[in-house]
Amino acid sequence: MSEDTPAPRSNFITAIIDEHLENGRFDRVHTRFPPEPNGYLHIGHAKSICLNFGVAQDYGGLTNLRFDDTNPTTEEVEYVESIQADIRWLGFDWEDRLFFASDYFGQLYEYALQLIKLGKAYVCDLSPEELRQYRGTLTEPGVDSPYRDRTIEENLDLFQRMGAGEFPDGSRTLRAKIDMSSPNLNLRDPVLYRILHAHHHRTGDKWCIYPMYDYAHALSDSIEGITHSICTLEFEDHRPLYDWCLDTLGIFHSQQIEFARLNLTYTVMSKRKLLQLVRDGYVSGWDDPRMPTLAGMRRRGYTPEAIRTFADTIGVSKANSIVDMELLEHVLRDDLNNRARRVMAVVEPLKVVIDNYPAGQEETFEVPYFPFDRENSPTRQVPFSREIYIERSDFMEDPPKKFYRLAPGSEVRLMNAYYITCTDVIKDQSGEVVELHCTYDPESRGGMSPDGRKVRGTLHWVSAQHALDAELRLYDTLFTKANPYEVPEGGDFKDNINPESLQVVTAAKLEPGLADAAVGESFQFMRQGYFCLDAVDSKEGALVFNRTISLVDTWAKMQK
RNA sequence: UGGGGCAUGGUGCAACGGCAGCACAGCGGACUUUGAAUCCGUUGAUCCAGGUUCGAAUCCUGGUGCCCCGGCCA
Repeated sequence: MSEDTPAPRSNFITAIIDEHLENGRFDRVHTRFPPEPNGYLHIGHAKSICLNFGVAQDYGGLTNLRFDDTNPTTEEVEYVESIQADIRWLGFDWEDRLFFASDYFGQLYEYALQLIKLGKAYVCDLSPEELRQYRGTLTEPGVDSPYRDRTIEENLDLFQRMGAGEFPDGSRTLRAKIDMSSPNLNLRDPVLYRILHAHHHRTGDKWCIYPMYDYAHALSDSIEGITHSICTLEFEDHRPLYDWCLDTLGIFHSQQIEFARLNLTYTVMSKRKLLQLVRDGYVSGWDDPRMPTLAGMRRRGYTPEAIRTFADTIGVSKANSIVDMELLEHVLRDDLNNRARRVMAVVEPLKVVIDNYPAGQEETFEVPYFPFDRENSPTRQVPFSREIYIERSDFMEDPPKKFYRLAPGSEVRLMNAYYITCTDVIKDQSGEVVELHCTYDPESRGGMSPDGRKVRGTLHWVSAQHALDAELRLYDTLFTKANPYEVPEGGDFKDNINPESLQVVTAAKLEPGLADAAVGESFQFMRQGYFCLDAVDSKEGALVFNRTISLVDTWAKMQK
């Protein structure tokens, strides 16, 4: 249980902010989270969201949500909606500051005109292939475009006609006039605008030229008065271009700061790869509970608190790293341990008949939902009868030492009920155990005997006649390798997909109260793990529960 | 010498010239009506080589290793 107040965020970014505040570069903190609506948000985005919103909060500043929707060919409204839902679910609020880069298309166009008038941008007629050739290589400088020295008037005319739709896709671009021999490829007269006769999810068919990321992003930050524009490491090389745009135009200058994106073991964290898994049917959708997407994690039973704690715990730096999945699982368990009601459910049922319990008799036990706080815990009534189910793995006919569950002749406690002793084992023709016979000690009602004798094993159980049937979905990691990209020559990350990442149990038995479970509630199925109702497939009378995560299992570890 | 960036226990992050610390994982024990949780204890690190300094993870020099960059993607 972690009641400790989280330490104030302190990292290399807050150090930079502190410096800016001290030297007067800025007198406030205003960040933004800039998703492109071309996929669902994942846990890596959560790191960025927590960073951007968290840092602003710490400094009494603001955070904008801005969709970076400058490429209509890959973007969809489905994504702009899911992204907003996911951020809200995570617990962050952009208030009235929802923006779209496309809101600025008009302004961006005006700025482009200004760049042309400044002699800092020109219309280039090179084809994409020619452009690539003229750009040079990593070690050789590029070559000036033959169109580089067009007059301002000609550029103005051509750019306006580009915007008016006079030219086909790919025939012309607007380029910044910087330096074709720069060792930084991003500065070799980068493309600012391209022609794209595509329908935009917000601006419709109004535009057929769309600004490129570097240009649009820098100007959008400036327009919104963003002080600290936090992005990932791969944009470090782009910062000189970011700065060039703002300096050349002489407008408000945000500071771009780069940090290392999140990597997690046993999963992939790229929208392109995740899209592939969805499209190719390796998972049921973006919200498949095995996906590292926020939608998937929510459906799986992750809480926003756990994810936020995780983001705080991993910290922020510029070093590429891979966080161990076990850390995520730890904060999840810690959070769930504090909030989940304890109930009983049998995953793999084995019938037990209590021979000396009167046939036809039943009784109910009042059982606390939070047994570690029996005094204050709310309770529910749990029925008990002569025939019950226990976990198949809780019985062994020929147990190893240290096995203190049920075995022939051994006595265990049925949680909150009675002590029972196994007297007989029934098997089918193939030798499989199909039923157990036991006797119970009526004196041990409630789970304690007056003589105070020690019973080491405590089992969960469900009354057979009262049990609810349910489907359980048990998840394992989506990939079998900590690093899914580790494949033999010519292989693909999909080769490492875990064929056993989903195990469906169709005949689980639940205590009857679970009929009232609601979506979004977490339960601990005692001695098994944390589960929640599946928001998509569960129906009344056909319950489906997802295992969010298993409990730590020291016994299983000992068996290895 | 194309350019940019990063190196601290197994993993992630601190230490900002002054005793290398935290979390996870591991290991050992206590407790237990969850083999959970909790509690107690414990193993384990500054990429390498020089230099500056009373003192270096931190500053300087030189290496080494890893990541990113040749979309009209973001």
